[in-house]
Formats: sequence, structure tokens, C-alpha cells
Amino acid sequence: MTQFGAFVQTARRSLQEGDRRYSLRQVAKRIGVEPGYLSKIERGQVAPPSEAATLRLAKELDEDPDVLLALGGKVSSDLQEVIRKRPRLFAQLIRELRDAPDHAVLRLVREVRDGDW
Amino acid sequence: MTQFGAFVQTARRSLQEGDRRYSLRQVAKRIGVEPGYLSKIERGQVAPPSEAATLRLAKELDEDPDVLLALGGKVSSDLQEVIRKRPRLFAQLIRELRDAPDHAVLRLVREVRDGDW
DNA sequence: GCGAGTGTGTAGTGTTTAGGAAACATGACG
DNA sequence: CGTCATGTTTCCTAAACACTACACACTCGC
Repeated sequence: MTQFGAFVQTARRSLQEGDRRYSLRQVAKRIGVEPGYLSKIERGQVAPPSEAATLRLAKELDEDPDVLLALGGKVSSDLQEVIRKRPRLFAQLIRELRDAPDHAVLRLVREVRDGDW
Repeated sequence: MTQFGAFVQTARRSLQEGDRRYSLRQVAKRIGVEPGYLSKIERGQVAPPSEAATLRLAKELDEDPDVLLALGGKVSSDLQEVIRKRPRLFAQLIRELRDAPDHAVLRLVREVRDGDW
């Protein structure tokens, strides 16, 4: 159930192959947690870390923050804020898109980016 | 800072005018919390309740669940799940829409509902 | 005047979150 | 051999979350 740990461990080890600065201990130090804690995270012995720690980890491992947060069972707080400001609107849109195929959602993204409003 | 309590209190009192079954005590009983707790919630003496309790309260007071959750600083967990399943896609879309006017978002909703994908 | 119902104040409880500290075991190197 | 550096294990905890329990004070309707 803890996709998160395995994903992080794989990503880190892959970086570690070419660069010994990506040992568990050094990564832990750079993102500001204890080595023991990161070890437990990687092996799913504890729940995924806080949003803040997850973001530091994503940056360190050069992974997509939203993906890593998702693996940790979280949604970025800035996205939540957007939704909370117009709850009815966004709730409706997101539920509407729950079963839409990727390409349909992507089309909307492009549509909005080409901002014709 | 606690919009939530005031909103709930106003809604409940408004219902109470025409129907004495909407006393704080009776509402508390129906949604399954202690009266003292609901009292503190209404006056913002404690943080807004859990998602589950908020949803029962919304139903009881016939208010929009997403709005009430938003006032409580939360986002419905089913919306979060939708986002977590395709984080990159939805993160992009939502950030893109952060500053879009309501009518633009609404147009998307309609577009999707008329499901042309 | 008293019982039923109302809202409130104080205190305390169990659980979850998000880690830290320190010791331990292993292996590589010089 | 000694000493790094690596990953791991055990134990502990401070703070936040989500409430409950219960006594108190007030106000009606009869």
C-alpha cells in the first residue's frame, strides 16, 4: 500500500549509481530529516512524510512534486486553496472529469492556456 | 478567521425560527455530536469538525457540502482522490484555472457535461 | 415554582501526525 | 586492524486533532 517508499527508494538508488552524493544519509541530511526516518520511509515502515518534506524530497530527487504528493496520499495545499476559494465551481468540474479520458482533460488544459476568456 | 461557525449558527438559527427541532441540542443529537461541542463549533471556540461530521451537518442544515467543507478549510476526500489518480493532469488544469473568471470555468463544466469526448 | 429544554464553560481523553536521538550492524578502504 | 560511511533498529515524544463528560445557568410554559 505504500507505493511511496518504493518509488523514492528506486529514484534515489538510480541517482546513486552515478553519484555517491545520493546515499540515504546524504539525501536525508540535505532534505533535513534524520537518516533513520528516511530509511523507514523508503521501506514503508512509517507513513509518507509531511507535504513540506515531500516537496523537498521531490526537488532533491528531481521528481514531479504533485506525483510524489499523490503517492503519499496528499494533494498540494495550493491546489486545495484554489478549490476552497470556489468550492461549488471546482467540485462540479472535477467530479465531471472523474471518468473523462486523459486526452479530454488535456484538451481542456490547452483550451484554457490559449485563454480565450 | 472562523467563518465556519458563524455560517453554521446563522443557518441553524434561520431554520430554528420556523421549526423548534433545530435547537442546538437537537441538531447535535441528530448529527451525532455532543451539544457542548456543537456550541463551541458555532462560536469558533474550536476548529471546524472532521470531514464526516461536517458532511452530516451540511445534510442536516441543507447546505452545500463542498461549501461547508471549504469554510472548514477542507476539500472533500473524493475530490482529492480524483486528483491523486492523475496528479499531473489535474494539477495543471487547476493551476491554469486559478485566475480564470467564474464564467470561464462554468463554460468548461458545461462543455464536459455535454460530453463531446 | 418547577420541570423541561435551551445554550455554555471547564476539564479531560484517545488517536494520529510527524518526526528525533541514539545505538547497532555491515562492508570498504588504507 | 581501525575508521569511515552506509543503511537499519528501537525507543521515545511533542503537538495537533476530534472529540466526550458533566456540571452550570437561564428561560419558558404550565
